[in-house]
Amino acid sequence: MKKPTTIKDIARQLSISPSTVSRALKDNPEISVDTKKRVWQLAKELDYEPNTIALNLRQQKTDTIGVILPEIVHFFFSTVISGIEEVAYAKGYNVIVSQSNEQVEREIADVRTLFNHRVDGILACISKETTNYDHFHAIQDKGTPLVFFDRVAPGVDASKVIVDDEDGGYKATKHLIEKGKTRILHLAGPENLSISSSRIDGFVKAHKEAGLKFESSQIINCDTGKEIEAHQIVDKLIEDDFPFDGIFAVNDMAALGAMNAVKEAGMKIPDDVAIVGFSNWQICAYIEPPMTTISQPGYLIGQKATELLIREIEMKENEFIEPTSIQLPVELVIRQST
Amino acid sequence: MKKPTTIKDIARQLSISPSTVSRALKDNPEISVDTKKRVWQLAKELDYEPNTIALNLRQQKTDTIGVILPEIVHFFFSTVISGIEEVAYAKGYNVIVSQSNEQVEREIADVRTLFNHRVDGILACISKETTNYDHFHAIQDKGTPLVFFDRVAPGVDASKVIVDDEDGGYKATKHLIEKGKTRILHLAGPENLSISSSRIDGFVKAHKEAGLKFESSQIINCDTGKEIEAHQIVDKLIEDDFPFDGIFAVNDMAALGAMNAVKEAGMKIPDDVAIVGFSNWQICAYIEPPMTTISQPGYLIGQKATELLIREIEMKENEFIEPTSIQLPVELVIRQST
DNA sequence: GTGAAAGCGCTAACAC
DNA sequence: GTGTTAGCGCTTTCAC
Repeated sequence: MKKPTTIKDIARQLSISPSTVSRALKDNPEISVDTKKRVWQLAKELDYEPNTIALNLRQQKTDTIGVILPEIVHFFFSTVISGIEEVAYAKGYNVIVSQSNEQVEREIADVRTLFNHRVDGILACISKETTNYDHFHAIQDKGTPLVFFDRVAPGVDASKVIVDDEDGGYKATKHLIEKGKTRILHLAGPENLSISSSRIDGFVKAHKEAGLKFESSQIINCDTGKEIEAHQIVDKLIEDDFPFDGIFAVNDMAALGAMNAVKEAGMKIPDDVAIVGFSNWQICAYIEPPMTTISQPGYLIGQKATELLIREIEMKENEFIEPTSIQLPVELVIRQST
Repeated sequence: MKKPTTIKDIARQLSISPSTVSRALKDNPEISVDTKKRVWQLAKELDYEPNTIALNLRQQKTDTIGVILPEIVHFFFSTVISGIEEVAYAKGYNVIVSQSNEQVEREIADVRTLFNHRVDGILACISKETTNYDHFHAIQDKGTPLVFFDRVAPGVDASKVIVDDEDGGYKATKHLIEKGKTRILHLAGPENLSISSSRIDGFVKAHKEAGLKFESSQIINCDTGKEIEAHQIVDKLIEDDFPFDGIFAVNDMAALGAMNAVKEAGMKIPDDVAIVGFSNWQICAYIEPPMTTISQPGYLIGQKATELLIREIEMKENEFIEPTSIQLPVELVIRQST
């Protein structure tokens, strides 16, 4: 188990001082060309690589951005990560991603770990369990820039990048109404997330605008947003003869679960029941029938959020930037499920 | 922009030495209960958090594992990551994931960055472009433990965790033959990956065993393994009247592309053409028809690889462990596409 | 053009 | 039971 080469090693072998080596390695013009050459040569021979840890400690800067999100497996979040990485790398930052697995406990631990690693800033998308935001206030108090994306923490004074969830809910519902549907179900997301309530708001708005009445029982909580839960919910409704001819689900997996339940009950899609999802996962295009959904610009969300964060990280001491909110548009992607 | 509290700050305010504070914080029995209490109290007030960077430098250990893999978006890799994180966190390690995006350049840069951050060990799954393995030899030479998973670098003397790809190819092909198929195509993966050739080996073995002849033109390279490429390949074959009644694809997305091409040509699945994928992505169960595939234990791969790596990280100086290879079994998951 | 010294935050061997 | 000192690897004044 070899010890990695250090600047001292090079200095010793060349009988010069560590500071000279340090300067030579960064091509400092004050150092003689001859010395530089000798240093470079030996550095190469010994396969010297700078110790980032030491650098970080010295500079009080890690050039690293921490990301906290619910789950990597989701297509949407994977896309966001790619957007984050693109901008981060281009500006010389590394990215550390940690998943909360939708658990507050984990989220709190993650925030702490990232802070302890002294990341230069944090990008966060809260878990569905999160209702207390002290851990976010805490890192802000300690001076770590923070930007939320997609699911934001209400009451925390930070920049955010979100999509127009209300408009998404509105477009989805309006589309179903235009297709002649009059009893539309909404499989709603976790209650404490603002994205859930915004989507409900859109659902309501489209009904009002069309002068279409609906009962509160048409909005059903589908907490996990997973295929299986939606599947069971819709199974139960069908069994109970609860009438409906359209479904707008809070995400694509829930829509898929609903679709499977509907198919198994022998109903036709979209004639008997039309279905709209939310997110535009890869999978939507490939299922049968292909699913109409609301597409969210994940990559762009990641890019924008990272740009905001880096701006805050690199802002001068004492300078003050008012938190910015960016709201990105969503689009209705029409396929055969409607 | 506040400066985070340090041990020195606490020491100064309490008029004691930093070492006493350090000891008190870790509940060292030599420190008086009274001092400890005062330290804890003040630490809490000032919201002290240890500086991991300083610790890492001091201990020459980061308790961090670096992971390099082609792309996070893939369901299979997301699963592997979860397995890695589970074991890592349980043993007190953090995880840093970096994606090569299937580019060698990026992979080389990633290895370097991870080394510079002095991760305690690296878990790697090579990109499909990788044919030279110097960057892996390099970090091994510098004493960083390395374990490969899924796609391994031939000629690098490291532990590895792989699945029985040949058996997967064999089972998939045998299943198609048992279904009465006699002209089976294989959409093969990137040539330089051993997983590709092992799957081909299985394909060949099943044919030999069944006494079924095949032409080399039945094995077609599908380099990206993406839906679109497979789709186009199969479109072309159909257009050229190339005869086939079964397809075994190197992964599920390629199988899906093939499936779509077949469906669009008006052929029936599985009667006219039966299809088998590889990986058992989430999506397989939800497409129409649901797809038969080979399931790989992604979570387990992640766990095993991490266990091997941590064992190497924690091995005593001068102790020597012979690299271990673990091969995990795969399973045929039968659905309606065959 | 180069070196010496200090310090980033923390800990551990060695005092007493 | 607590303090002093040194050092992890690096950079950056300040000397000369």
